[in-house]
Amino acid sequence: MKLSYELLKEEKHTKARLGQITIRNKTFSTPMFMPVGTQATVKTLSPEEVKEAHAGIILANTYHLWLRPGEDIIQKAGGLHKFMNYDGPILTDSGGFQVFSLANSKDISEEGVRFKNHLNGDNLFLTPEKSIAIQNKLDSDIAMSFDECPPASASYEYLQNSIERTLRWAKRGKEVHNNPNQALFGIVQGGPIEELRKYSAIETVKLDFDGYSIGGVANDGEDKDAMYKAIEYSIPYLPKDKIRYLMGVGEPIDIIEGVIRGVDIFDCVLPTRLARHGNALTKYGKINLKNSQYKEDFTPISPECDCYTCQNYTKSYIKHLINCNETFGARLLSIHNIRFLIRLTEELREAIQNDNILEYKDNFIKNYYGGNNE
RNA sequence: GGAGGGAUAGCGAAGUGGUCAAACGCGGCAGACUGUAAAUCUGUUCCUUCGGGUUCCAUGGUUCAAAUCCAUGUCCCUCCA
Repeated sequence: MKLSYELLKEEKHTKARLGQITIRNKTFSTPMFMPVGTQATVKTLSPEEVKEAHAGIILANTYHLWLRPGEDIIQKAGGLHKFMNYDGPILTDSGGFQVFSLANSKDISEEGVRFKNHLNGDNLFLTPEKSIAIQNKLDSDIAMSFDECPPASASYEYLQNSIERTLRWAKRGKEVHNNPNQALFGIVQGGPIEELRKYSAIETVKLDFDGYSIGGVANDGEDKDAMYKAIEYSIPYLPKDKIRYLMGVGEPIDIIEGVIRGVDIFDCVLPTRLARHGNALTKYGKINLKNSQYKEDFTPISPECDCYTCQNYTKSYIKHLINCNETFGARLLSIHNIRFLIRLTEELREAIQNDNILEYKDNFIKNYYGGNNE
């Protein structure tokens, strides 16, 4: 069995659920936050540090690895796990998001997407078949269908055509998928529109994937309410015995809201990017270590945090490293921020177990936003 | 002793009569970041009661107008003795 999802418990008052995923004999609990390692590395962390954060699974990117070093090299190395010396579960994104983020030079057709690569401007053509073939060679544990991720501002007509095409792409990808050890997920799109999300979910499920994700969320200034709605409109049509993955979401409050609506896993660049920019996530909100107030603060970021950073280093020291542009500062903050989000999912699991996730959320908001819910 | 060159905001450095409270870089102070073209990007950085006020080594002068021209002084640098 390449992947199984076991639903262990549903929270009494919400759609939140506790589960366990087994992929190639590795098991982890859900809800879970998945650190992003686009180029076969979670930026600044070693695989050991990723494991120490209790990450159940990480994400890597098909598009980036296709360009560099190329899927053939990774295949020769013995697959992505061996290549990067990480034996935990790895999910690869399909490159669909890059089609969106490289939007200024893209040309989307039925066949696929033509665009210029971001390294040297070469013309590239990515198709569902190509994306799946690359992922087959990378030998990640979970491959993602090649989808289009339309902007939040897309019109109804555009979204309608887009989800139809994404469905056809999903089908084409599934037909050529040929790595028996690798799971394949489908992606629900449809913007913030109920009937489109419903349609996309139902039709994607008909194709019978190993898991389902909700995409096209948290894009360019989309408000949180639209995002929560998109989740609510999609989830009811996804099977209970399959994993649900909300793509690209990682603000603490959004993870909580996602879990409450029935999401199992999340990925986001936020913890590592914030870290490189000097920010730390804490129970009492995000703090910017660059701020002068931390100059002589010889306490850890969070006394209650069990991460390596909080166990050994002070805000004053980390501020110094960030100010001097030392990579160790980015690394210490990345270790902390990733652990913070994974710890958040651990606490959510406990809250599901105790059937008090709504109280947990209220309490979290009170601490994180100082009593004002934004 | 002789001959040149230079002194501009926290620092470096443009500007050589008006459009200059003065480019740009660094440093400082803040902000943004959600399937990573992101160790990136944005704002701000003389004082202000936001009307304005006071600046470009100092003093005096020329001019309607001076960081910019002239005189003197102070300090710094280079070269020749």
